[in-house]
Amino acid sequence: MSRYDASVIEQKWQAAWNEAGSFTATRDESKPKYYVLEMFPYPSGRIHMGHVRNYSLGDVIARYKSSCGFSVLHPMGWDAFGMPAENAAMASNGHPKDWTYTNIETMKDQLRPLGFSIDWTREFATCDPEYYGQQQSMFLDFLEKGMVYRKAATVNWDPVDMTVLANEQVIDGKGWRSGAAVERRELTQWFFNISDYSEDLLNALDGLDDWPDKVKSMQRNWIGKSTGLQFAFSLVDGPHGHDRVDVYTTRPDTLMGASFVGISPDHPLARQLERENEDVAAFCAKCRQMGTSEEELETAEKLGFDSGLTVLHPFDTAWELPVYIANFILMDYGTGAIFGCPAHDARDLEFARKYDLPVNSTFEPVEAEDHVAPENGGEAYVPPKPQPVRYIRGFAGDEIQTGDAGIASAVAFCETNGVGQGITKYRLRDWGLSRQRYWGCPIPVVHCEDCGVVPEKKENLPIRLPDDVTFDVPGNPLDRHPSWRNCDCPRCGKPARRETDTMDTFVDSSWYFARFTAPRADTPTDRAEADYWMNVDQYIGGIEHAILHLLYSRFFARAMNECGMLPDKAREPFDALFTQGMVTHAIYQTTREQDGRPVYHYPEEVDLKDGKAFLKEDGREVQIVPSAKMSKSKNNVVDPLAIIESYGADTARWFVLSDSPPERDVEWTASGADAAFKHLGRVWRLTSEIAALDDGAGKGDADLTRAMHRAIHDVTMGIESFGFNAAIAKLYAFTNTLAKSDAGGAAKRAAAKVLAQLMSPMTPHLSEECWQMLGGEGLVTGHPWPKADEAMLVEDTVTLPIQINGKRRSEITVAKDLPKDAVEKLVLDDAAVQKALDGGAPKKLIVVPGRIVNVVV
RNA sequence: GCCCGAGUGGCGGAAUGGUAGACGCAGCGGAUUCAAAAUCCGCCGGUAGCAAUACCGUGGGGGUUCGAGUCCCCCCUCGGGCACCA
Repeated sequence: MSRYDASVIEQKWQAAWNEAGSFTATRDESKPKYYVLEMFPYPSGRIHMGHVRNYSLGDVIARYKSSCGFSVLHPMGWDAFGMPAENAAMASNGHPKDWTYTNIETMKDQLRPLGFSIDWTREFATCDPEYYGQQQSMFLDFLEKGMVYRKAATVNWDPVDMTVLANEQVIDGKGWRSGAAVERRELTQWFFNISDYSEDLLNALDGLDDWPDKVKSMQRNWIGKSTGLQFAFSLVDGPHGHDRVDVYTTRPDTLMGASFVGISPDHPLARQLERENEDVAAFCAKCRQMGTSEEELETAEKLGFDSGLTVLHPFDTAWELPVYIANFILMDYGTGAIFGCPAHDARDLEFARKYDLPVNSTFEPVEAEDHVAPENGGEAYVPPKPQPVRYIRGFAGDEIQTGDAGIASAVAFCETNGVGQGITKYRLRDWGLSRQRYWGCPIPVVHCEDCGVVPEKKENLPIRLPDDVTFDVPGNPLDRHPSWRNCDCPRCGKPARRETDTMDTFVDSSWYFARFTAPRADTPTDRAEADYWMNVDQYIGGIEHAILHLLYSRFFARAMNECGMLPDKAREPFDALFTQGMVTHAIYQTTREQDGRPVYHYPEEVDLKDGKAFLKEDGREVQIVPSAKMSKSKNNVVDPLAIIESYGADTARWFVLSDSPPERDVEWTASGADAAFKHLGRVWRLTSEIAALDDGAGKGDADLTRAMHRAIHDVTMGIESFGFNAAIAKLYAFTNTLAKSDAGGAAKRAAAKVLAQLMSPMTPHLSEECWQMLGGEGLVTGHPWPKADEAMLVEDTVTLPIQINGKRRSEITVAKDLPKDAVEKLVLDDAAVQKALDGGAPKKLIVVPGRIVNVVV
């Protein structure tokens, strides 16, 4: 072999690793363990560059930690339940199971050539009955502990297809297939009691030192702890059984500015009025013609309906406020009712102006000169709570105080006057896990006419999904299956019916990390294995999972701990979290003549020239749309397999790790991949040249050795801090130094061996090959990581830039430990400084030792 | 609408509050070659200048500081999430 041939090298070393069992994780109590996990993929059918990046990042860590002497667990599995499989089945008359397992095989075949250090013996898919059976067993434990319960909840209902829709299946308020206006409908559903853990989930965030602040911040806001006042307005002449409206507010200090009360269309009072009044019924029906997502609710036009009822203000019984039914108030939040204070809430102000309701400020800015009060046409005045304001209609307390103090005064005043009480609330709602779909984990309960809801017996698990189902009509195939739902009541033995709801796929992904510690155990976990391998030392995945998946997993870890399946330390299952950016690519777009709709072209259909793009087919110019997430619908996907075939896995890995910092989005460019390949070829050539050198000393030995230790230090720091792009920049620099060095063969060989080691987490195949050429012992995989000699890192002189008034004007080179006053003297003698001073004395002279000097004149 | 990020040369990006543009790509010039590919060497933010050098420059506008890409305030644009996409 006379040139770098990735296909030969990569197959050779993958076979060697397999034979050596290099990546099989073994519980070895004598060694420290390291569990590195990337978020497992959904088996969509093809791996994409995002996967390559995600697993390359994890593989660097796994291989590095292995070289550092850890017993490493680096598993892989499949998040295999979910809607796309059912959609595919509908589209192609196939079966979700076949589609899913075929995809898994395809994707595994695509992943394997990348040479990741994955322990494939632990692989599983969440749709394996062995996995979901353990999940059912866990569900029964949770049920027994009172952590799962049933209640009514709203879903998106497609009235034409007679089926429940996911939020993404609701497009502009219409069902994606039928096009019918979607309605909100209530169903009885299963819920996990995650909200009981609100305080714990919130407080424990403070201990997650190695999580990104942005993720913790998003979770804090999601949990949404608030303190406020809960109280009741008494209803004037309410319908039978309704004499009050309970309200929760975080701004009780604005109570004297209340101008209306709003209730949800699903509020019991609204429901009552709906029965009595056709107009109310029509309005409520209209409100329900909308999806359930918060985004849709918040962006929809705010509509209200005057119920005709009034309530009394708690502090002035002569003051009556109208009660509106409003489409933006959700029954699931708080009490399903609010009071509106238009002066201090933008949404309430919009509402008040629309329905001509009064606006009364309760406070104004301390400096009020330029302030246009909302009652005079200004904007709603909503200062942050810690900011002092001047109260006009406040409660006991100073006229000028902060919002926080005003709120505290209001709560105290209300409590002493018997109007409500201060309470703490959380925005976090319980987790609804019921799905009216086939391709998910069946909920293992039985409905019996006599016994009600009865848990299935554990010895009957797993409750398997039936295979003989079709998707030719909409709706849940489990519901219409001729026999599947028929069973005997586990309690009384009489004929009963199975639950046909399946579990949210977030349940599957909320404990897979624990299952990887003992994937074949006949209980959900094996405590000895879980105690050894947990926690996940480094978890890596997309920022899009910052809230739901991670919060649900944190909840599950707590629940599993309380059921004895995980140790206490695993209540927070992920010690460190890293969120990587997406892989993006430019979109090549032309416009179809007939109707002006865009046509998207694959990158391989396009030639690039001078920053412009032309169709290979007919030379037409193509519009280049700035990068977007690689997506099938935009055709801007690059197939990793094609890259591997033309350049090799190491090139693909090197490229996705270089250039962009891992937390940021990375743009895939053909030229970048080309450059990565060239560089690897250069390393291969350089190594083969060095391998042929005779031993012996050379002039540059000392310099090269220094550079080698510097490289060890810098690259190690780069890997430790997830600065892989920076580590790679250092590797480029070290390669250049090595190529230009006039050191002798012995020093060069030592340096080249270190280069192979330092590159091995990123380009493991090439590194093995280089290691072998240089006569390295055994495999470089798992070979002890090189250590930098601290003494070799110290420089004895340092170049100090000299700034004059903050602008760099000159520099001096001095001994590293030269005293400050000696530096000052040298600086004042500097020609540029002399010129700037023009005979005078500096106003100020700042010397930052080892860094910089600034002369202020 | 609400929450969380990001924005630096032609491009990807580097920079504990301390020399803005490391490293790479593209481009330009040169070596090698019959020629090309490959490889190697050099230049490479903008404006002015033969040059030394000067001024401008990190999305926009203010501020703090001896010194701001970095910290604070306001704004713009793009991206992620919003509880049934995964």
